[in-house]
Amino acid sequence: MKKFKIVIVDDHLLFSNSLKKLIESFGDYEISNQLVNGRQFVDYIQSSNEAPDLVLLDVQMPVMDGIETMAWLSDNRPDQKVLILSMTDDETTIIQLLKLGAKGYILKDIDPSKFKLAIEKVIHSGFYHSELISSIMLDEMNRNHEKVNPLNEKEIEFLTKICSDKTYKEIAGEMYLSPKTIDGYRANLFKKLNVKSRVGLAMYAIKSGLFKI
Amino acid sequence: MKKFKIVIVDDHLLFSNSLKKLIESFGDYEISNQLVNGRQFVDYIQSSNEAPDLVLLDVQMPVMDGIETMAWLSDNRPDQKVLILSMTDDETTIIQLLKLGAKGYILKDIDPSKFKLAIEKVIHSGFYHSELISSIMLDEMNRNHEKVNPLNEKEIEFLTKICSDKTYKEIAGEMYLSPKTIDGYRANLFKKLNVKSRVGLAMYAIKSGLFKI
DNA sequence: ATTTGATACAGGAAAAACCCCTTTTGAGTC
DNA sequence: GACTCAAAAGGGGTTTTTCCTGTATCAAAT
Repeated sequence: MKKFKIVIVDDHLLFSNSLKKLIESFGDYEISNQLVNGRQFVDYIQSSNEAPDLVLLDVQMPVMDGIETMAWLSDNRPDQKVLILSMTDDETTIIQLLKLGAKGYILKDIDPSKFKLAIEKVIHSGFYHSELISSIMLDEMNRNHEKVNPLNEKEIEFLTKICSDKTYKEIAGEMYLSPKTIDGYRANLFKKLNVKSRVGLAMYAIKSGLFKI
Repeated sequence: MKKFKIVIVDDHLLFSNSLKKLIESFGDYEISNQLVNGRQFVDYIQSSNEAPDLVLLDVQMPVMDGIETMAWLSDNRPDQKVLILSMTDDETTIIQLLKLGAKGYILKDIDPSKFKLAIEKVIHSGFYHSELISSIMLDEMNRNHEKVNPLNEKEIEFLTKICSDKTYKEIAGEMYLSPKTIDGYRANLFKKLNVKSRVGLAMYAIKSGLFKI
């Protein structure tokens, strides 16, 4: 029987290569390629004439992260099956990725047997919903009416600059905007992300992978 | 030939189990145990009558992190060979771990062949110094005379509380200290860690694993 | 017995962050 | 052209953070 083809996208080569061994030990799968960021992955997908049966995608990557990559896939290969591999259980991130069409989301502290199950489910049933995901999706449904919080370009740029010793005035300078505008972004983000201080923003930026430590 | 015994301490089971496969594929090694935090590891070492040839130790762990674990080893099993597996290249952390007797420090984005080399070097030569480590150690030597920055108990407790929306006054309340004392800790840490704002402290707390996201 | 050093704490002030409320601008709609 | 809506910017005020300098205490070193 032909083996299912899996592609791994993760910047930690040690993890990526180790994971390859683990997956190969399951028997039914082969790793057709390993990429260290979204950019490389996109290049690979575009130059390849055969779509992988499954993509294992890391969220935190220095160059083109999981969310950007997922956004590209959603535009260009909407049917590609993707299982997200992440280290954070940040709700906003999870919801964002699921909305972009990810078929499953698992944390790296999952045990191998569950991981195997997740792979099987995504390839054969089209999705894998752990208890974590299910409960988050439920929450999301329940507060469906409260408008959600899509961050815009400027807010995202602002967030990438928040994890530093820079003052808001300095950030305003870098973005060629008035300090008052930045103050507006700040206030908006406080509401959207439900935090009360700049440190809260910084935590979000890290959790969401917007800022790479 | 008898295989070398390796123990993996890492809270990410998926990584830990994958790594096991990778290491086993090298041929000369066997994974004698896998633990998900320092506490478990200490229990294991104490109950075991045979020391492993090598411990692969993660830095960021929720319960008893790499630094605490290394400190325990330094007191109780000073000759145990340990190779640190980390995701951060924070200098202070690296220096701290090396001073506690770690025989090597590698980042998780290392490629497998280098990883294999690192294992071999630590087991057979007693240490592995990548270019990264070497340069950091050199830096450390060069500014040898500037007194280093051992953080004390209170400062560490303070740092664990910094990654929040709390004000300093609130933190002072939690620690039963005057806000002015907290202000003193802050000023000291600014100097020791070479940052200029509370966000800088938060970044350090995360990078060093003091605060788990 | 004095010095030294670390720790807790204070006064006071400037800068930055936080908050609320209003105005301007610009792009798209009717 | 008038209308709407969101982004950009400003006025002005409170709180928090940051910074500098200085004092009281206690224990260890000389």
